[in-house]
Amino acid sequence: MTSHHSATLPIEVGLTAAIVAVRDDSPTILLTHPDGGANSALPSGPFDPVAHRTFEIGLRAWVSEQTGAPLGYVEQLYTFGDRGRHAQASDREPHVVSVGYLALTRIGDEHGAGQVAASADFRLWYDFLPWEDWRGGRPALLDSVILPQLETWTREAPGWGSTRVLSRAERVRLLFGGKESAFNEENVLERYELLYEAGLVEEARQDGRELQAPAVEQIGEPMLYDHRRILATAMGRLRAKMKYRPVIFELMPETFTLTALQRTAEAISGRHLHKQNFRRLVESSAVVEPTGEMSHATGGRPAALFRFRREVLQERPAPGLRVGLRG
Amino acid sequence: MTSHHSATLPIEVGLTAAIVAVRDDSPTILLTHPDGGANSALPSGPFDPVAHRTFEIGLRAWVSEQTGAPLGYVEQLYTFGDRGRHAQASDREPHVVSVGYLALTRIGDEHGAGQVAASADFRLWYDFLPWEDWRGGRPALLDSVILPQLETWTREAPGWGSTRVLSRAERVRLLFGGKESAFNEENVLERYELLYEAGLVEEARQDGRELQAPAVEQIGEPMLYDHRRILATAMGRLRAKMKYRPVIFELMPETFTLTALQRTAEAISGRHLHKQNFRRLVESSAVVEPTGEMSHATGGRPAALFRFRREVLQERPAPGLRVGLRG
DNA sequence: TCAAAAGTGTTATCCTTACACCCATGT
DNA sequence: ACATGGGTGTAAGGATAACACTTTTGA
Repeated sequence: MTSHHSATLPIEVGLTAAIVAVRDDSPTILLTHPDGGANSALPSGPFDPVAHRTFEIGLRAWVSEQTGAPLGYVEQLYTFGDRGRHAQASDREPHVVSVGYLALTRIGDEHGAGQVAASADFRLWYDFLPWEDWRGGRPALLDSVILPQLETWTREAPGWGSTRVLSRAERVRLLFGGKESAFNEENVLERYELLYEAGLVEEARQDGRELQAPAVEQIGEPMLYDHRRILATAMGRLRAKMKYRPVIFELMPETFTLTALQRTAEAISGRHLHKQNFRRLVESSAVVEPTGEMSHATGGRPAALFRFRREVLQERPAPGLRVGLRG
Repeated sequence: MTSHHSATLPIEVGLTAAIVAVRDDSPTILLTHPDGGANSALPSGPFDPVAHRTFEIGLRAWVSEQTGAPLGYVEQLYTFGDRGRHAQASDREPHVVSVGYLALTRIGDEHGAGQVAASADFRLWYDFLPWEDWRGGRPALLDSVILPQLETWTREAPGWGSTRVLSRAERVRLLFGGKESAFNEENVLERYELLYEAGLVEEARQDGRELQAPAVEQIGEPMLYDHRRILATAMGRLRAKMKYRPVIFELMPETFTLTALQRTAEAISGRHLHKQNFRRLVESSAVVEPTGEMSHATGGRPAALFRFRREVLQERPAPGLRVGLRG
């Protein structure tokens, strides 16, 4: 059937990439500034089926050309097609469908990353989703700003607590954590979408949604179009994936100390991890091997350097960093 | 950036649904026959952004209109856009991008399912991916047909065993299981794609790929376009998802026995599950509650009837059937 | 000598897996 | 009575989480 359709409105497929790297133990994301100003967007380009056989080929070519960043791991996230979530100028413009991708790279590695084009830069991803950074404990703005405002929002429609549909209050508690329920760091997208629904992020205003009255301070730095939603999707996927696939090593240099690996895992997961258990877990899982070299750049006792054991790809079906609740 | 593109070839977005139901303890999928003959395809329709605000709304409307099947759970799977995987008649036709969806429904429930249109029918999904059914132990055609042919294929390019890229033999072993390595039931798509690469499925021929010489028997019933690939994606996703989300109850009637629930879990996962552990796992996880009624239709001792406890959605973050290796 | 970070050992607890067994009903 | 499927108890093993402690360097 699929080949007999005739579209009634031109449709454009945009490939959008959340390109993640780690710098100084913090996760960053590659951004462009399409209007030349302060507004941020993800690198994004059109899919041209004539020039490129697959989405991924198109994406790699496009990103490489525009930002100079060499992509390692690339994974499709989700395809967003909602009308009204892309801030179109008019209804006569083509409808844009965004295929979101997660990509991993290294800043300043020998292959030429770090020399990204002048119009692109790496920014801390927690600038855009600050409530996701629990490395230093529960973020203060949760209790000072987010939960009070969500509280107001839940009171607007309190009675929905049927068993089929979750009430607003139940969604808030399940996603942002409360006394009994924990904060699950993988539900990044769900939290962002809830804040969008509640009118607490700038993008909701741009899409023509009513903001919560009184017009309170917006939470986290906004992005153009629906790109912050794609970033949230990428963050959630990466947090889940690193537990069962060794993707984190795409973000590490060739050799690294176990502490550096732990800092990267913490940067991505947004959680503090337990040092001793993390080390034992990593060493016992055979995903790394010592190089024999030592790093003296640590400030204290020199640390042994390790490298990723690529052979685990052949040995084990799901070799990730199985960081549990306490890592 | 995304809104400034100009496409060079018309692009069409097709919404394609793998609609799953369970009949007589076996998983089935809803199929259409676009050419009126024996060839099968998944229900599929164009996305029209004017008529439908979101993909999901468009998909529900379209499937409901064409097949009469009421969809319960709906989830986006993946977006396929490869040139050359959709059997287009010519290069002048619009390029088709398929957004694949997984949907769950019930056959013959009181809401009108089962009365699907005459042009649509439910077929066993293992007819199309027979190597995925391990309920009765290791499928015979693995050793009689698939592995011998893959063996030939691996010998065509044996030397690739670097640490960066897996060799053909390593991929076969990791995906289809061998002496040391187990068969992971979630990697449905990866197995199908490997068989496609090896030229062992009919779709590879239709897409113009060279089939393995001598032209050996094809494995599993083919589908039109790339729809068997979407089915494989759906099967893998459902097998993974049912372990941490209570999606399986979308396939069950309102009340059911624990054995019926186990048969359904086995139907989806394609594995035999351990009875005692399955029961304890289910009962202790509080996802079901006894109705107090008994079923006398079992042949032996009457079985207690249970229902899904929808409250778990409010209580626990990840309430699935945590079936491990032995369930 | 002291701060700072690396690195090791041990134990309690929970979850998974496996095995053995009893119960209630229809024929 | 016996076949058939329903239902329960318990113990071994492994993984996780939490604890306390020692070692090695640079300043």
